[in-house]
Amino acid sequence: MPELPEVEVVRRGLVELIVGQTVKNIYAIESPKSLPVTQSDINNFIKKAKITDINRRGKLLIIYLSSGYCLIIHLKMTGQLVYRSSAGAKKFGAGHPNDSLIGQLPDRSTRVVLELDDGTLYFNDQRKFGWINLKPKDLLDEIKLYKTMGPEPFESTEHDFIRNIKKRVNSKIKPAILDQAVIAGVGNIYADESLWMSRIHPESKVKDIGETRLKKLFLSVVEVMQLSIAHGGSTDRNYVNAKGQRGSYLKFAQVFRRDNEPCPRCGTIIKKIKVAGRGTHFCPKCQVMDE
DNA sequence: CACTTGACCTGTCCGC
DNA sequence: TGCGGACAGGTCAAGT
Repeated sequence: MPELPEVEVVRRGLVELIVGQTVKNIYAIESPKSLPVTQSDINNFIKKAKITDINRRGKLLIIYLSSGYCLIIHLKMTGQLVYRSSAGAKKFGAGHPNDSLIGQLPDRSTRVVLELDDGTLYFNDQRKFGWINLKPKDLLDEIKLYKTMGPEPFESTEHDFIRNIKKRVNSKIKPAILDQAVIAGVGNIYADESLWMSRIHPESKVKDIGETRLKKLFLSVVEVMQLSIAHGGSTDRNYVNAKGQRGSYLKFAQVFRRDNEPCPRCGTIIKKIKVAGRGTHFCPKCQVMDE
């Protein structure tokens, strides 16, 4: 469920909280797949390394270490990265207590613990789909997803988007924009929201959508993601930022999880269907199949 | 090759 | 109340 905006909000929090700190240790708790890294690599390239920077690529988070290696993190659906300073809340602030979804840490969903100078970063992941991997920074391409990742929405143009999506002419539009090779970082929430904004039916075939509307779709992806980042991302059930706080974007969502409510644009009741195996919310009146 | 479907997981919710 | 099954969705492997 964490998509580009949620990962970006986590990244910004972590930059504030952990860049400059030195790693004391990292270990998995009863979930080796969450940290597919050998003990000797941990000893040689993670322990005693300093955290120099944190980047994001699509939904991937990249923590750079002074050893020349980096930690690559994918939160998948239920991953959380929550920092607790050893000095307690007074040092960094715990945020508004009502915003916090997190209690004592580690909890039963904690899969990996990263011990730092001044605190601890907990990787919680209820469903164990996420992971933390280690790669030399020059070999990020060994992560398949990284290698095939399409352009960043905020650093590309509608021309890049249209060129990429036209490689999938026979696909429906919804699975096409969920394809990370077409554009990086779109997941189910922002797919539904941007298709609503650009008035495209999620089952439209890519080949039936004109360039004007594809351009509008790209601009809608950018717009909904920027709005979401401004509201701290979307908390559907699990998502929290690096301080354990929820995001509030779903209050502003127009269709996602609003089936049986009226469309904010035309009043027609929003439907929920399955497209390419994903729950899909749309307005059956103002989202059309073609131009 | 293009595209679709199932597996990976666990917690929650629904109906009986 | 307890229990089975459906559902949630990001990505990869396998299937059409």
